Amino acid sequence: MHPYRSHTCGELTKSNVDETVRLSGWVHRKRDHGGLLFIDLRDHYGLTQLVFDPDMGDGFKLAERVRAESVMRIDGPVVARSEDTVNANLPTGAIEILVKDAEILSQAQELPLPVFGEPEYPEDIRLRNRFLDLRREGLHERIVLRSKLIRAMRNSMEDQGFLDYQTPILTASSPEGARDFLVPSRLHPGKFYALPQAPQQFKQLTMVAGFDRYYQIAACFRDEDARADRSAGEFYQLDVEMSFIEQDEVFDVMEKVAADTFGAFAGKMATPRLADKAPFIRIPYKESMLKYGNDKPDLRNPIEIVDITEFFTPEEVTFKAFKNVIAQGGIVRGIPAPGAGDRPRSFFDKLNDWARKDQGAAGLGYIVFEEVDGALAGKGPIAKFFPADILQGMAAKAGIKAGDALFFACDKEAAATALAGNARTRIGTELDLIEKDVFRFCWITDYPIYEFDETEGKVDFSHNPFSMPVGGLEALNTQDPLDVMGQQYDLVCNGYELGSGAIRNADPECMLKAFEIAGHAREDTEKNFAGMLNAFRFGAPPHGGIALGVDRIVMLLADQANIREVTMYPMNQQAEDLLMGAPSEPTNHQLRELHLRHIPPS
RNA sequence: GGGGGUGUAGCUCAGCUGGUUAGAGCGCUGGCCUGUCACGCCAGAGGCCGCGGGUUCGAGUCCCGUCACUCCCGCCA
Repeated sequence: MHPYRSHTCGELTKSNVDETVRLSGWVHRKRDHGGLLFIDLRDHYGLTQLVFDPDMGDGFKLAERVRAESVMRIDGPVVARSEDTVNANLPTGAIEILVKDAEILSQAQELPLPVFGEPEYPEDIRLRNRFLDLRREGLHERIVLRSKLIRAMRNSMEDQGFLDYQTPILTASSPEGARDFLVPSRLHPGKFYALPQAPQQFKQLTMVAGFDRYYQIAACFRDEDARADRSAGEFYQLDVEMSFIEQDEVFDVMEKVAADTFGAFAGKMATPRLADKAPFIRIPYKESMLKYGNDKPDLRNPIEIVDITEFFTPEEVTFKAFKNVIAQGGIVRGIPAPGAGDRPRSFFDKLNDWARKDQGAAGLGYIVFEEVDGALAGKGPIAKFFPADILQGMAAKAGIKAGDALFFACDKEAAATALAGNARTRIGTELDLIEKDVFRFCWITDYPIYEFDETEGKVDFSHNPFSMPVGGLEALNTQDPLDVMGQQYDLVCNGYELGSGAIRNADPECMLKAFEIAGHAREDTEKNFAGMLNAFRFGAPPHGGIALGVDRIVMLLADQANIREVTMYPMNQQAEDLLMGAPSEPTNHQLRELHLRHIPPS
């Protein structure tokens, strides 16, 4: 017989009754009745109930003193449970093992983190004891889900004719974008490699090299601060690039991937959900910023923001507070709150407090609309500043009816847009308007290639510096940079950006010009992107692609709000690995070899 | 770098407007228990109330500072 097991803990059923089996696993739970003792033995595959009888002798004593999470091996016959002791909640619940021989393979000490029942535990303890945390059912299942999802992504890509090509981890620092992780070179004193923020240049070079349809589950490294939906330090992308294509073909490929992942998995989860089917709706960036207040709209929320600046400017409107802001270039965005008319005053006050304290806004004004003598009328602290016909015009534009409220975000365009977007989410949530158990997808398209950076006082790339401007070099030469669109797009689901891509700028002249407009001298661009620019001078196919955040997709499907809940060995928010103790101080020997000296912060 | 929240037993949390000996559940230890599967019953151990300072006759409770964790802003092409 095999030294450890003849079966796993998840497979024995009535058909195995009378077989003598050998199982190994962890002591999940012990129920000691004095004269009779039950142990649920657990492995990756499931649970099996063991029965220990005092008649068996030493094995019983061993079971009495064995601690939870110890590893043991047992032998014994499979016996059918009597009618009244069958456990219908367990796949193996029709049988149990009458233990004849038992051996402790590894004794567990008192646990810093209980596995059974998985009670809530502080995250630092969970991370420090991740090997125990990963034994818990919820996290264990999510990691298995992650594996299956990655397999589904790979299958989807391979089915569509893509091949997996690996790209370097040790590479050159990229001058654009996030902070790099640097790796000192021993052979070249004073020089550093960088970990890739994404295989962006490599995948484009792969297209120039004639490979066509590329994909990779690529590790990406960025030395930026973490968020609940953004891992510290490193994350994975489904990285995709293809040649001789236009935007629609990228969309087709990725909509198939979404169908093979969300479409295939969402209905089978603990809480079954529906996923939008292709084709996903497309929303131009400008429209998204107006209607949803950001470029990653949660379309489960039915609220649509409208611009209502025009109703605040007429002379007969006497609301000075907003008029002053508008006079200085501000705007007013209206956020409809359907059915909020019957909410108590505190509902409106709380939102106003939130806007001031959390959002740093001047406030969130509102008017409640009601029917008076058959006509729509406004009520609330600022309604009195408006003539009836203007209020009615405002309500018509915002799609407001009696019983609804309309909130106002008034500020400079960027601030008003952001406040309105956050208010839309908050109001939708408070009024319980968000659709449940659905994945709503959309493409955000037609991004401007540049934006004006207020703090730097200059034009900068707004989204993706490698994207092809609509109209190419000629557009860059003749149009106001802020009017030039880029052939770039984001895939968005339920308010999360799942991925971002572009048709690439593969024309060296056009690329140099694009960077020049963003304030990068031609010779700097030549130097910083020497490899790629050179490649474009020796026959580059038109190409484009996208990258999807793998972790975020798993997070959404697993219905988790935190990316660490779908990552086996995550770092904490401060980018520390509490399990392995990283980052750590190097030895002097290591530093000497690398020709480095540490200067502590003063 | 900045803002919010949290910090009381190993864990989850209660502890009123400041008041005398800081509680519960889970876990842990010991005992009892032959059909449990969140087993049950009895007993016990376990607290610098995050840390430092202040106000007060008196601080878990109020104030200031600080640290830790977390969420957010900045940042993330």
